[in-house]
Amino acid sequence: MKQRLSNAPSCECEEVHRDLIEKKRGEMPDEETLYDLSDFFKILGDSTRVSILFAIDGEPMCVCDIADLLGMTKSAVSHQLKVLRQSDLVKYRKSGKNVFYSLKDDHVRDIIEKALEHIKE
Amino acid sequence: MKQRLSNAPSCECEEVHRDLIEKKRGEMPDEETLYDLSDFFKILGDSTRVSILFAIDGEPMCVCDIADLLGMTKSAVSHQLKVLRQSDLVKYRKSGKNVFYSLKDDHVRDIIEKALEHIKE
DNA sequence: AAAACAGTTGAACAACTATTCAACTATTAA
DNA sequence: TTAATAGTTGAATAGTTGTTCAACTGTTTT
Repeated sequence: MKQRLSNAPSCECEEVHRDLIEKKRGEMPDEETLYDLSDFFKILGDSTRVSILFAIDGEPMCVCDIADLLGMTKSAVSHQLKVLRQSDLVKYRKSGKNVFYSLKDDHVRDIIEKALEHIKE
Repeated sequence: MKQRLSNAPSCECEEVHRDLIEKKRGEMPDEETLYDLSDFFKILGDSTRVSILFAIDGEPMCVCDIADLLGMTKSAVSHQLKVLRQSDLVKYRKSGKNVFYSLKDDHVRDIIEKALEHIKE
């Protein structure tokens, strides 16, 4: 776990712009929001997970097919699906021996779309 | 570096839904786009970097003040600013001994805003 | 010129994480 | 009930990454 701000080392600067810093401090989101936000982006910061999200967009897919599509083992895919489940980005439906995964909502799709626009300059 | 899909191990499944997989394969973004996308999210997937982006939003800030605001050393902040510079998310202006950083454009702000909405359910 | 300060940088270290492997559960087919 | 298949899981490992530390550059002040 990363060190929280509370017991972090302090800046060794001599002359800081006190007024600006205090103004900015008032405008910053609270610490927990910052961690939630970066944790959310951390989930999307892995090509396997992003690929899985694209794969299950539209029509749901079972683990086996996702693994085949991405050229990975079921185990590796299942581990990442667990991460996506825990962060509430996907839902699943069991059907016999298969488990079909799909996107939980459109929110994530929107964010990925916006990011796609961004990286295409 | 993460293993690319090309020489990745294949799924050990027996019965896969060939038609669905091929349809999905046609709809997937190309491999490079997937890596660019996850690399972009990786940048935002760190609370220090997200905090810096919030800090320099609106009015630019110098490294010293950012460090003081976040309770970190100048070195740690500078290292992360380098990452943000390299991924083209921030710009800077030198003024005497100080270097003032600011957001490069509004695109990133939009994405962060959308993500904020998402995590607040 | 020398001292002081803001900022940068490379190396090292510690913490984290994605994949592999093997073992496991659960469902279906024989 | 036995064999086969889909999926999950924990431990181990290899690769990645954020912070620290020390040394450095460049600018300003004395």
